[in-house]
Amino acid sequence: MEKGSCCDNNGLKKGVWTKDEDNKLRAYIQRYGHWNWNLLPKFAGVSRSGKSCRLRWMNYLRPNMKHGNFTEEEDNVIISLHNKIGNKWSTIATRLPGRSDNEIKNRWNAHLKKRVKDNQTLSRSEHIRALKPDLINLEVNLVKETNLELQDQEEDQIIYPIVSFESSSSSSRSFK
DNA sequence: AATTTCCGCAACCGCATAAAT
DNA sequence: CATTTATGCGGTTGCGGAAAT
Repeated sequence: MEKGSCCDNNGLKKGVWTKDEDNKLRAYIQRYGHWNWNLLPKFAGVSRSGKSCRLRWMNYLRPNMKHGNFTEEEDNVIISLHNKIGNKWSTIATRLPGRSDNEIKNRWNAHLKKRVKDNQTLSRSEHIRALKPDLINLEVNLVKETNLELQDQEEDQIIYPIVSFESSSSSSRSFK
């Protein structure tokens, strides 16, 4: 049998999706759409729960999905938004075309959380100095935009995120 | 070269909310 | 309105490959 294959107590397959399952699911949804996730696997010829199918589609099979290789800009968007709204992964995902909430959550937990934590002793001005100049405008605009959309805050209450760059000098972060 | 530990990622689970009956 | 069923979300797990020992 294939590695990682396993069934739940209803005999439905669990674990990693095979190429064949992907093809069946993709082919079905591209032709008929997803009108009912519970019934869909039967019609698509996939022995999975509807929930599993939905997840697979949303995270991986949907058109135009990117995978891996987050750009500095994407990381900054995640950090900025997370700083502002917390673990609202699906909301954050709406700002990153081609990225699923799941992937963003993974990115945060595996990489960005630690990076931000390591820099939490930086003051706001130190944070601003730590930003690469060409990214400051992008960053500030994004944060302003987000603050406006989400809850109409006064500009001086905007919380600026803390972002580090591997290539930047450490001189600005040696004391607090 | 063999074994263990680490880590990224895909997928699962439980719960909350929405929609249907 | 109450109950059931479907969907969406976020926390968490565990597999498998990479790195370390």
